[in-house]
Parts: sequence; structure tokens; C-alpha cells
Amino acid sequence: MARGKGSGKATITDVAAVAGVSVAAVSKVINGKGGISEPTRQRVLAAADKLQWSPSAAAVALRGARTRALGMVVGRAADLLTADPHFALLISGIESELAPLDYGLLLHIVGEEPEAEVRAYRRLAEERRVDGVILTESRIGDPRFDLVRRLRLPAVLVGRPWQEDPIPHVQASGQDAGLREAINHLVEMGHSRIAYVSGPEDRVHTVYRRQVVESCLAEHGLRASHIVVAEFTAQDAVEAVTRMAEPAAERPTAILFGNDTMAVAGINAARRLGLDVPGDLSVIGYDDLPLGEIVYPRLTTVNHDVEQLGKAAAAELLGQLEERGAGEVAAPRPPRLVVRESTGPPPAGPSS
Amino acid sequence: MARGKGSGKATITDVAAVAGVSVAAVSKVINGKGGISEPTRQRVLAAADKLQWSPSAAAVALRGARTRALGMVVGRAADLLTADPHFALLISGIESELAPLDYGLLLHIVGEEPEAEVRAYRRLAEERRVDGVILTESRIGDPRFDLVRRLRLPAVLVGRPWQEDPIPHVQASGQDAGLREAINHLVEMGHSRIAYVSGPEDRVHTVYRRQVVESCLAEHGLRASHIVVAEFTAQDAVEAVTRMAEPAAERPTAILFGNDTMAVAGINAARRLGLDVPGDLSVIGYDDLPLGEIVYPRLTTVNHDVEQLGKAAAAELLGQLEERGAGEVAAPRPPRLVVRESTGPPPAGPSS
DNA sequence: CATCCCGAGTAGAACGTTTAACTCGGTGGC
DNA sequence: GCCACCGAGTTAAACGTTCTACTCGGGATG
Repeated sequence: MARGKGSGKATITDVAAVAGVSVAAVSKVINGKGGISEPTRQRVLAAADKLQWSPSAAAVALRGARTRALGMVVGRAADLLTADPHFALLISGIESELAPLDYGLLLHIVGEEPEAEVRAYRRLAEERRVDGVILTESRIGDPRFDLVRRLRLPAVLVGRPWQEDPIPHVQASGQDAGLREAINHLVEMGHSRIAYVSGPEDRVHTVYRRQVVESCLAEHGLRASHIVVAEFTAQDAVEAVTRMAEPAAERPTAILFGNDTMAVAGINAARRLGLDVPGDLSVIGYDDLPLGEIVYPRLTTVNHDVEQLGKAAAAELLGQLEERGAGEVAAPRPPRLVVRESTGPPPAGPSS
Repeated sequence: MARGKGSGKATITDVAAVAGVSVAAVSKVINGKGGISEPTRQRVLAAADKLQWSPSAAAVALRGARTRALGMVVGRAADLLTADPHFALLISGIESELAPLDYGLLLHIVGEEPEAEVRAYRRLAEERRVDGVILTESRIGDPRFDLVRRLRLPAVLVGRPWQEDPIPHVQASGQDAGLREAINHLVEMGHSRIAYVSGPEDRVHTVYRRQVVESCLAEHGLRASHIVVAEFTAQDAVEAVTRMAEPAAERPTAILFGNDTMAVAGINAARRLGLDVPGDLSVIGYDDLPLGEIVYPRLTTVNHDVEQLGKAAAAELLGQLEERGAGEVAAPRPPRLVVRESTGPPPAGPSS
């Protein structure tokens, strides 16, 4: 008869009963609406606390209010999440913004096939599981921007959209600063044979970066000695370095890599070929992963604040949801060069 | 008047109308219950497809059915997720099991304070946001096992519970195999001054591993030359190595580290002290991160299949939820030693 | 003194599913 | 020829909230 305290979860009705008010009153108190006197408010709060009650997420969501969850779909094979700490950083940043507001992040890792990705977004939207989504890795001709608009799913992109698409996005100001600093650093030390190992060119940011590299070199009256398109893997980096090493006369004296993982792999490939870093070859990475600090020689790289980017993206999305005022989070600072030990003057070669 | 197709989301009622049946019939079709003829089934499916409808997660959850989401609370500062790729691996594994079943993973990263962690689990349970949770990093006297039982929250622990707690858990068979192989490897090569740099001792697994190391050394009639408790950080590893290097007579000829990050940092610290690896000092890590392959010298380490562990944990939890038969996923294989380049015979010192 | 309004609260209808209990023909057994 | 039963559906009540529209009593206002 007596519905023992322990059995089942408490509901708003139970709380209302304990506090001696209507369920509507409880709802108002919880949601901070007015029209409730202070004493009543206290009684309700006490009752809720006593019963350890908090509103059922499902019921709240059903009623049309917020889900208090954001979604993120990662269209990569599950194990790539691992190889590239980029995502971990991004997630950290997002979470740091979400956690204080008790928002959760619903993560879906789908395979590489684009249809799986689309299906995932569709489900997220149709099933109303999340209030909005965070998109990453803008691709050339990316179909997702249209998709989220059609699904009326609030979204924000981390990075730069394809072709001025009006999708809300966050990116650091002065995107190109880091790469420019890197090139200036090399040129100032006297390098003139500089190679660039880029990421896969179906991503918007890799194309953009290559353009920055080329135009910045051009400003110094130079052209890249080699441009290699790689898959962001250690394997590809090793191959690229091996190919560039011969003939020695055309060998670059410095290589810029599209990410740190490739740069570190490249350094070790060079060493195995008998090249000293930075004596014979200077290497610069991109990302500034913790990894760069602990390898030997410590990696000169471009630091960009991925974590802050994630934070800003989350803040922007929450802003769209009117959950907090927009623009309260500082825009991520421009990428900048971090000079460590993997760069130095070019070898005094026959060309000098 | 006419409720245009485009406006609002389709509901089960719309689908029923289009198919010319009752909502109950639609529900039965979607959930694969019997009592519906094949032609009707097809009509319903066609209608659902046409309207791009799938059941609202909120309504389904409210009705008492499954949430189709699992939760994971990580009680660490957000940026530690980054430093230690362990979590990324684990998440990969979990997702690989969840994705095909259209389950999501709701991630909550809370700070280091235990109360925040408890609060997060509480909310997950009270708000009925997830069907179950995955616990990681079993700690000494861990309060979470009792908590999830009290909250009646299905849970599975990745790793070994504290004091034979009956919480469901997954771990590799032959837990100690990898470390034993590592020590045998060193002893066979002639090392006798072996040090161990452990992780923080509030974790169950670090204590366990230290015990394995000690007992395995004892079997060879040895004792660890040094045992250092560190925080799994590169910083601590550098300090540990620096301290152990002097006096030279007592310097270990081999160091086992509690994880790869510390091992790599340790190698480079040794080099800066003028020690050759593996010439003067052999180093073994633990985890077998991709990192170990790309550094120079390539790291000898203990591989344990964290990803498979995540997969198994997810499978076990889904089994509890009767979402799939239990035991369908292979138990992770025992950790095993991967010999690369950072180990070799001890230097021919004065002691020989 | 009637009126209007305001603060404090209540009643009850949604929200979109699932499911127990029912209806309604038809069919097979005896 | 009657009954029981079965397959194929339907009806309607929950699930736990939120929110609109209401009530009710008491000042202030005219």
C-alpha cells in the first residue's frame, strides 16, 4: 500500500505531495519561474532534496524543452580517433564548456562511409536526442551543412566552411599566422629548399594551409621544393621523407608537416637515413601535441589551441540555443610558432 | 490549414494516417512485434520512410523503454584526457560495439573532485538519461560501486574491482603476463638492477602491477633497485630518471615505466644526461601507444588491448540490458611484451 | 463600494510513444 | 450448429513533465 520510499524513482508528483503544493508549483520552482513565494519555494526545494528528485530528462525533452545534450558525429574509423589526439583535445574543450552547465556530449563514431554519417545526423535530429550538433573537419563540397539546415538542427562548425557557406563556425583569428611565422623562421635562418607535406586534400583546412604556404613562400621569392599530399599517417610521412632524400642535391633543407605525428615520424625516418635533425634537415610540425615536448629532439611546431576551439564551438552553440549569451568565450588566439629543437640553419652545402 | 509536409517533425500519428492504420499498428511494426500482416507492414514501412520518421527518443524513453545510450563519467581534469590516449582508445572500443546497434555514448567529463563525479552519476540515473554506465579507473576504496548499486544503474567496470567487489567487470585474462614477459626479457639479457616507475597508488591497477613486478623479480632472486611512484606525467618521469642516474654505481640498467608517455619522456631525459638507450639503459613502457612506433629508438613496451577492453565492456553492459546475448565478444587477450629498440643487454660495467 | 489588477497558486491539456485489453471476422473441432 | 480460438487490428491509458488558462483573495483606485 504505502509506496515505500525506496521503490521506483521519485516523480514531480511525489515532490508536490511532500511539499503540499501542486505539481505546477514544483515545476515553477525548479525552472525558476516567478509567482511562487519564498516560503513555498523553500518547502519545494526541501522536498525535492529529500526525495533526491530531479526532473526526468525524457519527460522534459518530450515536453519540447531542452535535451541538455549536444551531439558530435565523427566520421572516421574508430581507431583513427586514437591515432590523432586532435579529437581528444577538441572533446576536452567542448566538455569544459558543457560540464558547468550540466550539458552532456553524445558522441557517435561512425565509419568512413558518408552515408553512415548522414544517417547518424538524421537520427540525432529525428529522434530529438540532442539540442544541437558540433561539426568538425569541413570537407570540400561537404553535404552536412545543407543537411543540418534541412533537419533544422542547430549546428556549429569547428574550422572554416567550404565556399563561404553561411553555417555558424568558429575559428581562430589570424588563421595563417602560425604557418607564416614558421616559414619566416626558416627563411631567416637561410633555408631556401623548403618542402611541405600536406594532409589529404579533401579537407578544407589542408587546402587552405597549402595555399598559405605557397603564397608565403612566394612572398619571399621562393617556391616549395616538394609538395606531398599524405594521409596524416606516420607511414606516409616516412615514405615522403624517403622519397625526398634522393637525389641529395635536390633534397630539401627543411620540411613542414601537416601535423605533429607526421613530423615526428619524419624526423625518425630522416635519422634512419643518416640525416641529422636539425643539422641536415629542419622539421616543423603542426598542432603542438604533448608528444612534441617529449621526443628528442623536441619538436618545433605550430601551436593552435584546439581545446579553446572546442570550447568556443560549444559556447557558440549554447549561444544559439539561448542557453547563455553569445560571445562570452574568447575567440581562440591565432596559431603561433613554437620554436624548439628540430629546426636550425641549413647545412653549409655546395649551394652556398 | 493543411499541415504542410515540411513543417514540424513527423510523428507516429502522421505515419499511421499515411499508412491508413492505427498508431498502435505502426508501433508494432517498428518494434517488430507480431500480429501485423506482411502487406500492412510494408505499407507502414513505406509511410515511415516517406515521412522520414523515426520514433522520438524522448517519448520512447519516457514510456519506460530504453534510452539507447550508455554513459561514461570521467573524473579527471579535461586536459588529462588529452595527455593520456588511453581514454581515446577505450572510447574507440566502446563505440565500435555501440555504433552498429545505434547506441550512443554520453560522455561527461567532470573535474577531479569526487563529489562532482558522484553528482554526475546521480544525474545520469535520476534523469534517466542512459541505460547503463561504464566505469573506468577503479580506485582504492572506490565509492562508485556502491553508488551505482544504490541508483540501480546497470554498470560495468573496465579493469579490476577493489577488494573482490561483485560489480560486473571486464579484464584481460592473464593480466600479469605482459609484465612478467618484460621482466624475463630483461633478466635473460643479464639485467639485475631493474627499477620500476609506477603510476599513482590510489588506482587499483597500479598497485596490482607493482606487486606483479615485485613478485616476479623475487622469483628471479632479485629486488627492484628503485621503486618510484609518479603521476603518469612526463614531468615526473624526467625527475625519476634524473634522481636514479646518480650515483652511477647504483644506477639501474633498466627501467620499467607504468605507461608509454613516461617511458618516452624517460628515454629523452636519459639522453640528455648523456646516457645511451639502450646502450647504457634499457627502457620498457606500458600501453603500446602509436607513439612508441614513431619515436627513436622505437619503444619496447607492453601491449594491452585497451580498445578490445572497451569493446568487451560495452558488450557486457549491453548483455546486462538484454540487448544482445552476453559473451559474444572475445575476452581481451593477455597483455604481451612487444620488443623493439629501447631494450638491450646491460652495459659491461665494473660489476661484471 | 464596485472595479481592476496583481501575486500566488491550481487544474488540466498537451508532448509522442508503448502496451494491456479489447473487437471482429473467420476457421476448425466436435 | 455452436463454441473456442486465432490472427490482425484498434482503443485508450499510462509515462513525467511544462505551460496556458484559470481561480481566489486582497489591496489600490476611482
